[in-house]
Amino acid sequence: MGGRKIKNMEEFAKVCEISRPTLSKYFNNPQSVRNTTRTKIEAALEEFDYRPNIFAINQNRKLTKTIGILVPYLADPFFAELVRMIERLCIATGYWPIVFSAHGDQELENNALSTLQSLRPAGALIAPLGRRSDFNAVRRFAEEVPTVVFDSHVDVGQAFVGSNNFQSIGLMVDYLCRSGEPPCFFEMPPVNPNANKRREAYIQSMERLGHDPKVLQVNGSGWEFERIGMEEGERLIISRALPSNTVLCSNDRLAVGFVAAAYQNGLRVGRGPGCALRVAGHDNHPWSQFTSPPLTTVSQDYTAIAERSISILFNLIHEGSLPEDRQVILFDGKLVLRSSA
Amino acid sequence: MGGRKIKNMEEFAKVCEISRPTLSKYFNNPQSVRNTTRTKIEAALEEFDYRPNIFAINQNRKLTKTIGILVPYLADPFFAELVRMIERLCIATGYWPIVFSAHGDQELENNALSTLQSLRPAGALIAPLGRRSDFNAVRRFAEEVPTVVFDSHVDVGQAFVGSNNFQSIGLMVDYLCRSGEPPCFFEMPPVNPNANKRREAYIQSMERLGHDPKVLQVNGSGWEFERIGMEEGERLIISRALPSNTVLCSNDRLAVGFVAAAYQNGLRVGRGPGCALRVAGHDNHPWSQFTSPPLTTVSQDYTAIAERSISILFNLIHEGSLPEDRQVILFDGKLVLRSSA
DNA sequence: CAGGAGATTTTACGGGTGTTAAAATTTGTT
DNA sequence: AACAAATTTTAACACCCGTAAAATCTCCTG
Repeated sequence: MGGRKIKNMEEFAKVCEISRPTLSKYFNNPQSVRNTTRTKIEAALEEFDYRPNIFAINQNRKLTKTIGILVPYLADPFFAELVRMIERLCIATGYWPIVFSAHGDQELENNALSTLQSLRPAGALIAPLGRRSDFNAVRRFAEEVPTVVFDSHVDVGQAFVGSNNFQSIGLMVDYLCRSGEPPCFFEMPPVNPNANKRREAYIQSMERLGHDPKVLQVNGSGWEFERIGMEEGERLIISRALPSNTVLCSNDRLAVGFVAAAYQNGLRVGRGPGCALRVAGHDNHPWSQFTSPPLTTVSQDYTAIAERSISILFNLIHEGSLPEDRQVILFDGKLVLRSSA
Repeated sequence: MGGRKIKNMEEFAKVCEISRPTLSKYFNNPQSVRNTTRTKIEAALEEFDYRPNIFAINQNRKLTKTIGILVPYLADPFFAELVRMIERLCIATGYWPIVFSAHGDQELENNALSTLQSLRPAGALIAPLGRRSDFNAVRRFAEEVPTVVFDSHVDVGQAFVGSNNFQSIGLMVDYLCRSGEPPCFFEMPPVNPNANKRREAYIQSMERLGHDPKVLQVNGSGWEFERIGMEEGERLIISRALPSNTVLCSNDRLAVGFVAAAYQNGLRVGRGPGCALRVAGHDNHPWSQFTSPPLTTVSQDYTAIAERSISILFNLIHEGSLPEDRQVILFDGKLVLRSSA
């Protein structure tokens, strides 16, 4: 390292005293050359500053080593965290992850898909916007690129990996009902299929237990869920429109806002004596442990989702063949009891 | 769109009835060809599905249209938000932003710099890890690529854009002193130069006002600031080690954790009667408005930082010449009064 | 209608690596 | 030592587009 600058593989081949095609082979897979050869190359790599030109590499390979990752909103720590794990897994396997965020916007999502496609990635891991996605654009993309869909179940690609909302919401409703007043369900207009599934799961679970489901759908759009939770929560609290002293929020970000609203309006949240309200969320979002009080929620298994998505994608890439039946993998949630409910 | 697949520019030139070099010119700058030609090309683009191959394009251009963005920790909403803005600005100008996160890790930062460099970007916007950066690696990078540094002031690159910590901390200390007991300063071992500047600024401001500065540096490493704030805050509270009833935290994320700790230990935070503790932060972090109570803080001007960084970088790229004197641009913070202090 | 500026086309080459086929060499085995 | 197998070398083509120079065309002006 730090030695003379090398312009291209030809030059590097000269200083290595190794032929260029062999070098090419080495960079594709270091194991594919003889030990003595590998040693020589690696010694030269120590001494000289050379890296194969990414563009030239990818121009010729039918299959690049690029993995595209697309999320709806990277500023959401849920996705940020998932992306963090996925990136690490890609790098560890010798792939090059490249991340795109739609920033909640359909046009940006389409741009990202389009750019991504022209990168001819080996595969892609996408969490579509959901309701606001251009479904046809997503489908066209998934027809060209081996694609695993995660988080938001849009019915394209070779597989879906996500959470079992019916199980996890059921778990939470059970808990809330046996430990206090049956919950009402607090949601905003659904941005993706998860939101719909969670509402349905809530209704089913309540009916199964013989309770009357009460869904509060408030207004609001965009991805500032906390703000919506706070503003609309405050409205409900002030107008005394809450049909239950227990509120199950469609997701943790909404709940974060709701808890803040309760605090600011003098309602003590929690399950102890002297508490006026119980609030629960869903996702075990990174923020959920720092609300006052800390949020009772259901965990999504971040690690499992990341690992399984990647492993399916790599299978897909290496097999080449798509399994005829599209895989749908759902992970169960676990109850995370903290003090808010 | 949706028409026959076109393999390369040659084929597309045929169906357009236009020569390939002219097409090449068009894709570089649509304004550079005659109107009638442009119309013909765009009609063909409607009908056929063709996009120039990114790799082949970049292989030959001396200057790519790529802008590299590197942040220390993308799961921090501060950076996520900044990246969101920067990406939009790049796209609007016809550049292709590509984001890397060091995930708080020196090796990953070096990898990212290395990959980024081999992408031969037109320029780069980097927020180094700071203390844990491999300074030499960062310097080597900045010598090869036009680079603007933001947020964390490492002395490399052609410019730095960030916040004026002396001004903003001064503002906050002034406010806290005139509205109540002078604050102590709560920090963790500094991860970057900002943290150091803020401590110094606190000490200076206190001395200027004739008060005795009291710095509490707690243990903790990594990027889970909230956790550190909560755990160490709790320790201080329980052991009654706080030298003042007013706590100025080095940043909002730490403060978020500290506020949670106060709540859980029965200390009411705020400036009203019946409050035991005042807590203030710094950054106007996206989460700061949802703590209980909402956090009094100093805003960093996200928009200004993003816009100015990009505009300097584009100047740098287009001028080609670097101004001999490295620019350092600091934006003033504004007091954001909420109810925690 | 000639002249000329500017746009476009033609022609040709270059960039850095993947890839292949055949020839040459090395390695390991008997 | 001889031979088969594994590996490397040589040589050459492919990939797709940028770019430069020269030739040609288009359109406007006087």
